[in-house]
Amino acid sequence: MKRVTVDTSMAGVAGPSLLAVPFLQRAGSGPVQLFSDAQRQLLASHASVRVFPARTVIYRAGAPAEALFIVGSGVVKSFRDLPSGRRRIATFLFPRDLFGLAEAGRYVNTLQAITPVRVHQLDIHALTELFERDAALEFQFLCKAVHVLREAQHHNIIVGRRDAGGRVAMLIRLLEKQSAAARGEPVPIPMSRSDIGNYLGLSLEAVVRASGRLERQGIVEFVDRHHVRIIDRRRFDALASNV
Amino acid sequence: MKRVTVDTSMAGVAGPSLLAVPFLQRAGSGPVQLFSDAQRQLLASHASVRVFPARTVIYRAGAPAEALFIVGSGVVKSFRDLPSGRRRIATFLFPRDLFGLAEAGRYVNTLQAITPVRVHQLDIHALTELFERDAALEFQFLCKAVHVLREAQHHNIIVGRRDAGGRVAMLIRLLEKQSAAARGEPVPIPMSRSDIGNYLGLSLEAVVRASGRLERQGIVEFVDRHHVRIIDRRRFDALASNV
DNA sequence: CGGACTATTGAGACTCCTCAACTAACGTGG
DNA sequence: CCACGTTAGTTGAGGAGTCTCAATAGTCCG
Repeated sequence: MKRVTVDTSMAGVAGPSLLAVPFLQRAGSGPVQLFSDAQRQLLASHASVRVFPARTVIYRAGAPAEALFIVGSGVVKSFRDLPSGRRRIATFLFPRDLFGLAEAGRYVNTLQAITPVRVHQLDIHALTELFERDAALEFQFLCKAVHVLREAQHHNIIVGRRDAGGRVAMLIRLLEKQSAAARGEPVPIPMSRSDIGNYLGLSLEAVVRASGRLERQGIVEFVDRHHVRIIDRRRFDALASNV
Repeated sequence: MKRVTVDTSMAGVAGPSLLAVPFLQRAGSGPVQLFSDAQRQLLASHASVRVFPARTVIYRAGAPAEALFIVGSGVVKSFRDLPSGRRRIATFLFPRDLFGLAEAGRYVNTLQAITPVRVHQLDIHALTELFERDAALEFQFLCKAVHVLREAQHHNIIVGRRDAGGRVAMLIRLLEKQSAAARGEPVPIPMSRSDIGNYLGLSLEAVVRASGRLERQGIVEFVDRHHVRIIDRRRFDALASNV
């Protein structure tokens, strides 16, 4: 049996699910489920579920934007290939993440499945019509867009670091949050070293060397290439926070 | 008389104004004014105009978020001070830009005026109430949020470059777009070298050296510290595009 | 005319990138 | 089931670029 991405609370839930930190709410600083059950059902009736094998390109940069997508399960990468031949991964998308926000009717980034993926596809015109009738639903998408913006700014800060080790640590921490793995359990790393490099603004080799350094220092342990365990939590946090 | 920021089409216009590339529209790829006259008037009746001298802190990171702001005139910087003592400027804000999008009821970045600034202040609760009644208005804010996200991703790409010269060129290009200066005219640089460094992920010295290099190569000419003229457009564009 | 801040220039250390060779893992087809 | 080819990952050596520290010049304000 192939890898199955952990899906904490979508099991049995009908319809798409969005995760974000709303900008109003004050209590509880963590991300929450944005949609009400009624909203999920409403969206579900306008959405189609699609499944992609690993490595499938879901859409390419520049293609006409006809749909928004919400990740149900699996991991997706969003990237652009630059004229220099370099590739910049803008973000990794996990369950309850949104992608497909376009500019002037065209997609900006190319989206590709890293693992087998299940997504909810929402027709963009149907959705905007829904917005006109349901301002509360629209507000959830606004919250999500703002949340995504925060993550992009955080990504900026990560890439701004000069030390490779710290950047790798920040990625591992990000993966840990997503995996919802218990402390001490290995954190899954779904993407390749090359993807990590393209996300962190490092060469593939720099990622490997920084990873090896973290391991030799006793901060983490790579169970295999796709699983890392955090050994020394204090030094790990110090490293990841020491921006 | 003090510097007066150029304000292309806000003169005589009542109410706040937002600029973005909507994600639906296909024709005309440039940014457009989002609000209708009616929407501007509606917002104006709920907004208060505030004026800040240069260097004023408009709000600090972590403060309770009570309002959204739209820049009327002047330039603002949005930044965070990191534990290491470094400062990362997330973005510069120009007329028709939006700021104050919070997370869990608190501002994320510190906002500070670079030049004298005039802003429209919108009470966050009043605005969300407006959204409930006016989905079209809310949609404009959604468009703007998505547009800001694109800019953050573009910023990511800039910072990801390895060569200082290219990064500086990209900043100058960004300033040129904002200034709406005629080709061949000097482009105003409202912020300090230090701000530029914090935005580009370079040390102050690296900014100076890269600038000097661009000048010695005959690509640009610094009229004074706050004005640069693009001499060799072709090489300039090649540099700025060669990500 | 000070005084404080901003900008510029120089020298050395450090880190990552590039190139290159090599090993490991994976998947396919015989 | 194994051999092979392809992709992903690892390690080493050398070079390019920025960072830091330090000292100096320039600019803006009161």
